[in-house]
Amino acid sequence: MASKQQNLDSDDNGGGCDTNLGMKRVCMEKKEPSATTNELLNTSGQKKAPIVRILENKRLTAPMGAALKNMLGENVRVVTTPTKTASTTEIKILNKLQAKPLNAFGNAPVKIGSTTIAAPTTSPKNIGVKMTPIKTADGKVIYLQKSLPVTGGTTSKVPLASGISDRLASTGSNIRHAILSKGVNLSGTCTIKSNTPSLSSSTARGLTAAETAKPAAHAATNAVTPSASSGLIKGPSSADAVSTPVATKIQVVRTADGKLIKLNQGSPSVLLNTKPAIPTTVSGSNSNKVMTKPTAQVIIKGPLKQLPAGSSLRPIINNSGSSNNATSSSSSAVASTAITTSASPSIPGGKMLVQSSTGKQIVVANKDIIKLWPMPSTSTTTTTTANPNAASSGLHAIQLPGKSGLQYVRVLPNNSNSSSASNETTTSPQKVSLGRPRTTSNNTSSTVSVGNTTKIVMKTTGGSIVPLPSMQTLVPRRAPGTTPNTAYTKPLGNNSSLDGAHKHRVSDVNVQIKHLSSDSASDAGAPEAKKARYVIAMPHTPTTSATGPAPATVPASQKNMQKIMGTRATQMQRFTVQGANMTGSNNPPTRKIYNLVTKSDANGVKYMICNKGGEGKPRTVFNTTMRRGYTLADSKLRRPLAAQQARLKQMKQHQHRLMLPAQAKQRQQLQQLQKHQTTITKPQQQQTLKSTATQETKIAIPSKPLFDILKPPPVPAPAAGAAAALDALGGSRRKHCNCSKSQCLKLYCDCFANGEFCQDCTCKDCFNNLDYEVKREEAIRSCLERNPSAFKPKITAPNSGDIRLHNKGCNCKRSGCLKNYCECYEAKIPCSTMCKCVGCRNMEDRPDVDMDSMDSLVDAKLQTNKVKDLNGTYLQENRSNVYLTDDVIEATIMCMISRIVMHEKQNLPVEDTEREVMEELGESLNQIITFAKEKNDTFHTDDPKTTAA
DNA sequence: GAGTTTGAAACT
DNA sequence: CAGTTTCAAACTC
Repeated sequence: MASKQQNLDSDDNGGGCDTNLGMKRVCMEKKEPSATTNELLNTSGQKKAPIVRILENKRLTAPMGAALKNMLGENVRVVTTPTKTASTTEIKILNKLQAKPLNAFGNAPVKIGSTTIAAPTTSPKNIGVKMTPIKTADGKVIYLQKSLPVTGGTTSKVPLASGISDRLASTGSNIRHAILSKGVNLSGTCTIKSNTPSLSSSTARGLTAAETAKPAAHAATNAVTPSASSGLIKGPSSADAVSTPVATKIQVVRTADGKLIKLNQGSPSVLLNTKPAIPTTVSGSNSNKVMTKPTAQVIIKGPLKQLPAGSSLRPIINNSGSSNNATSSSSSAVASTAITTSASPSIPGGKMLVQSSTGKQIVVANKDIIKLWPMPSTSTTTTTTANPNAASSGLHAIQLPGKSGLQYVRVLPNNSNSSSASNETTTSPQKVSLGRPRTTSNNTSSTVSVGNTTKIVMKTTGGSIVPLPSMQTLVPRRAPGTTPNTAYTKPLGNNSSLDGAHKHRVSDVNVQIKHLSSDSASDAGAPEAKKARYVIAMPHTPTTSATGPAPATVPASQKNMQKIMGTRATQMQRFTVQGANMTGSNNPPTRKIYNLVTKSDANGVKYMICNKGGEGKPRTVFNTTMRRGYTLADSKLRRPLAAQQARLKQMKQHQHRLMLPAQAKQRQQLQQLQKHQTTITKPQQQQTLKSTATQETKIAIPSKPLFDILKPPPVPAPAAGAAAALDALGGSRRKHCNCSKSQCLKLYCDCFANGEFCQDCTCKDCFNNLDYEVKREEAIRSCLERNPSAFKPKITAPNSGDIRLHNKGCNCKRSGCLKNYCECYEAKIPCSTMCKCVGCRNMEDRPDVDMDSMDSLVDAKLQTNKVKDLNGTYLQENRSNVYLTDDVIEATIMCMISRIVMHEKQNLPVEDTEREVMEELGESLNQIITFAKEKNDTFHTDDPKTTAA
């Protein structure tokens, strides 16, 4: 069992760490310098108002809420709302309390459950300050100390000696939540003291329904019968010092956004921003003891809870073992904050000095205040510190922005990951999230927490949080000199007719996490499928597998990775690349299935490992769709058609036999690849996790034989066999043809051109299958006779790593090579000198070309036939001839010739002549371009027909 | 989904 | 080789 819980914190994260009832984390806003406050808060920016404003929701059980209302007067509106658990009732104090300070409780003692709150008295240690003792059923006494009330909202000169408990309860489980809504101001200060040992946390229990039913009525009479079983308010408990009453002063500090920070004044002083001393980890359940063992490290177990935007502080978090403690009951969990601190001679005893990123320091005496240091905004941090004594239940932290940039991090029990195990000996480093509030359910296998930074952290099963890479890792832009499977520089210009032409560059691939159904057509009809031409469907793979959990020897990072992947070692992340949808076709877009993405080479180029390799060799596959003739970057990957056919027959006979060893090899490879950690984009992550959470049961389980997973959906016999065989040969199908007249035996047909059999196509009278092998072979011969390279890849890279080029070049005239009509553009490669295109704008960075000027000409040409008047009739035909007339060309040539003549007369070197001739040509072209631009502008500005619109 | 546009393939 | 036709995909509405 976890060590006894001395701290009085309650958990406000809804998780229900029953043993932590929050008096300890009482935050007190301090605005007035005083002996006490100076001691507590060195942040000048915080020294203004003595008002204690309890802004954070603190849930009180009904009896406590009623008692509070009684104590605080009519200005308190106590709202009782049922909590999720039937045993508790939440009470919110909604309005401000300035008008009625805490010491106006009256003289009558108040009993809350088993706790008796005596009339205000004077604390012997705080002369002049009235203390309200609260006596618990087990004999503990807690003093509620407050200072003088603030009048008229004036905050000056009123010392804030200590804080009022935002949760007037201690470790007893009965008061699980004490919510004081934002805006609640408690004028004055209070000190909460507890001088009796607390009960062991094992005695903590939830508030029963009967108990919650009592207080409301009893509070009115201040005579609530205490619960016999346990007190609502408990003093500090300590497993090691149960006989040593320790007074605990709590100071409440309100942050700018209304959050509370509780400063425990009663604990020994700790200077956090000092170099770590010998790490001493102490069970967090005994804060007093912790504070007496000062070191310099604050170690908080458990994931962080939330982090407001703009946070720039980073605590040291040790989220150890949270993922392994899922089996423990949250109700019995004991938060264990192991804080190792170092004593600061300048800090009063029982306090810690917390420094913010801005350098401001506050003295806190709460072990749960964790270290803040000047760190850029980051959402993750990791520490590795042994915590042998700590209970395994983790804590999480809430970063609280304060005034003037001062921020705090508050540690809360991590209920969902809590555990009662006390023999935890090691803590594995884990990333923790300072992002959104974590989910309270352990059942959520994965959640994404996106903090205020670019980091993405994903919480996986058991609370492990791992960072996720950025999207570029998945679809990187092509690095210079690398295999250009990715995008290239977008050409200049802004031809509106070509807008969006780059919408499907590889870098712009629409990545979607889609559930991969065994039926490939199941999601083919998605409306967006047409737009998202290249959809990477990343199916979720279940976290549970037949092979069981990862071995204990697996490093934590690898475990996390496996959690991300939702796989075990032999599992893989499967992707399907969805090809272009066919207009007017009922066919689903072809999808390629890849086992894993993100195997990157030395150049950072990512590859997809095709899972269809019948020979068991993962293939490097061009990760975009390709039109006919666009196969693989490496022509060697594409088999000659004859060889494919021969192979096809062989595969038909031995298909199954060949598949199985391929599986084994692929699994081996995937296991290796898993070490490289798949890089997934942010939206991918989120969707992946959504998929994890919602579609877990639908995902194909990789424990199934790989062949079974990857085999295509059932198709009619011959085509299916042929297609499967071709797939096994490494063919890279991407879409289904829609041929109607070519019988799929001409190069018009993409399937045929790619040397593939038609499968799942909507073609008519298709002969591109095994049933018509004779005709097919005749057609192949015919094509080869016309063009021996007909079936060779159109786009190849001369050498590995070179830029891919279209071997033949395009011949575009009207598209500017910025639409998919252009084969170069479609293949995501720039046009080259092989191209005969007109007005090409599909080019790499060409600093030697004034693209603006070229665009003018191109635009002029393109717009020539596009310019219409208001009636839609063309205003002019082919205006490009206006500029490049024969006279202009002749004049240009004559100028060049004249240069040559001059140089010959002067016997100048030929090199100079050539240079000057080219310069002359350049000048002439510039003049033509300038003239064209001017004319073009004039045309657009002067012509009323064009400017009318 | 129908019609149009586009450019490669096929043909002359 | 150039011009035309055919074809299917891309694109637009």
